Amino acid sequence: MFRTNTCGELRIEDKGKKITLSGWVQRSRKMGGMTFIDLRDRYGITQLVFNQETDEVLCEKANHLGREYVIQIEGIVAERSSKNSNIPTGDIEILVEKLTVLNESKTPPFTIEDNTDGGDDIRMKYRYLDLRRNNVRSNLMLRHQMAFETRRYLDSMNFMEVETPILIGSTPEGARDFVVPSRMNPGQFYALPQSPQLFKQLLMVSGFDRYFQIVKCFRDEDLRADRQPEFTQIDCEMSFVEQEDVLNTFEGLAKHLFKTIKNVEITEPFQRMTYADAMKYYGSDKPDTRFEMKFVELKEAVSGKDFVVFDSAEYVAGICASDCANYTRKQLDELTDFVKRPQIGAKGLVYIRFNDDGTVKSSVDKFYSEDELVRIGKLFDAQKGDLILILAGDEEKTQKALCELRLEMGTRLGLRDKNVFAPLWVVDFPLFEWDEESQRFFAKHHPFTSPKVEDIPLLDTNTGAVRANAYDMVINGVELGGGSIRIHDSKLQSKMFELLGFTPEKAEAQFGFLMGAFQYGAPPHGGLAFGLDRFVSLFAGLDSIRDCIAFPKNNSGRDVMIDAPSPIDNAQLEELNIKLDLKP
RNA sequence: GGUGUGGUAGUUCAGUUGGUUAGAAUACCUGCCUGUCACGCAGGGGGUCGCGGGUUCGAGUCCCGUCCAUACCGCCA
Repeated sequence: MFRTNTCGELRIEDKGKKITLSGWVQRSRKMGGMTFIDLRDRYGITQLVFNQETDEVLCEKANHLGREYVIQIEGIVAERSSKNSNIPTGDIEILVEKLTVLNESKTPPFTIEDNTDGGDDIRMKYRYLDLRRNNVRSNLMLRHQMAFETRRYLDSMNFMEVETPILIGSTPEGARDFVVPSRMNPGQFYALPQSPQLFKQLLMVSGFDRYFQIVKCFRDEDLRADRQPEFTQIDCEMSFVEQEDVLNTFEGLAKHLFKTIKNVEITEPFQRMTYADAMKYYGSDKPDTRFEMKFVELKEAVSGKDFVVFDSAEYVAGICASDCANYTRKQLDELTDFVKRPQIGAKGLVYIRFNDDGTVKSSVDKFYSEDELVRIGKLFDAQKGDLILILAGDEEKTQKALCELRLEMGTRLGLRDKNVFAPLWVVDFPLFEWDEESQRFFAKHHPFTSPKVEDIPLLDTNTGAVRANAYDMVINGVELGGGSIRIHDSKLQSKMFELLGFTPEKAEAQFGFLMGAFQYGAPPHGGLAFGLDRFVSLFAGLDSIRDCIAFPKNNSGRDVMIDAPSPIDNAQLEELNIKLDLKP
């Protein structure tokens, strides 16, 4: 028997017991006549003691154990003379009687500790060692618990998990597909699913009624801290539901996870916000609502004073940062540089200070009298001590820039506490998005999203204004998931394809099976998908989803541990009927 | 595809105006140490300064190119 107990479970009550433990050598402390070794496994750390007076040979053997050696020991649980209150097993130690080295270890390239000395690069290359560290392992444990509680909740709500294929066909809409060559069908390719969208809708046609799947999805697009080429969705679909039913069901799931995982009881319904309001007040379709600092549009209020920047701008808006009137020149310059960075792209930043002594000072005093500035301040309900920051320019860009500035100010003011959760439904997304480059409409969500019934008359007359039965769940500015009520009428679906520029033939070729299925009694249905990786990293307070994925890809989509992707040999290529013609 | 930041010891980093033998911490090795738990003390080994080219009497430092990493923009229905 390798062990009678784990390294995390022995307590003072076990005093006197003869036990066997197996684990890794975390660290050894040689005191001369005696040696302490911290033995580690997944469950914790237990201190081993070797005493020269008791057994000189054994103590000498212990002195030669290196970090990360795998050992097995037999010994007696004893009370410590000096206890360590920092660890659960800190009241006891093991008086070792027998030591077996199960496996030696090379010195690891970085320390296996909570605050490791290793950088991201080296940790990813030796991910199997990185996963030995507490914080990485606890992220994966959290992930397991969230997936488990998700299954428990959805099962209790009569959802059933159905697996859908990974090798499917490519579709041109949406993200770039990963493709897989078919050996048996020369010149043809499978695609990996960006989501099981079509299959889950077909399952509704099949009468499964409530489906879910915790499933890998694939998108061949550039990576970010919150984007991996393969990621996991909690994918769900329901029949005979309206938008309200879907929102309630999955608000319930979110609340269940908050309660069981974070021990946070949310009794209030989640806030609802239309897409239009989200853009107007926060400049984003995923606003961080942990703090207010809403946009105030100023175009009318500031026009006609010969300030050409504002007069010529399509859009002028600002935010009010409480108690920031004392910002120094340097701090304001920092903010100006922040908004002028190419990624943000604002031309400049206008400020108005409402000083504690009642005076008002701005960077545009030349154009606006104190009275006028006070009037602008009233629009923000600005108080003494507040600082108003204003951006102007093209509407879309400026909203985005002001959104970034708002988040930056929120961060500076400590308003984005990771232990505070502000859940929100963003609803009434537009159905279409105009693409300048190709001069056509694209589906904002996907082509199976239903328009709001009252907006159907607008489909032909004012296509861009049609709102969809589509919704996103947003928490703390993170888009955790989204979905829609689907079209279940094949005529309306044909209409959608037409508006999206599909010829009937092309629509038939791409989605004929779905259109066909819809002619055999498709129930009204809708659903939603959560990003599990983002959900876990939100709960864990992580900055990157990589930290809650066991084996993530790096920024270039590489797995640096197994060194993938990699070339394949000619025999493989030949079998696949593929000739490479790489561009230089 | 683009912008920014970074690449120096196993690891994390410092390295001034271009100037002697490139440093620190930690890890590793050796010795001492009987209550440590980030043990302590003493000593030691360890470097293609990412790579290539250029400027210069002289380059870790300046210039050009390139590769890698990373954050973001584009992209991600």
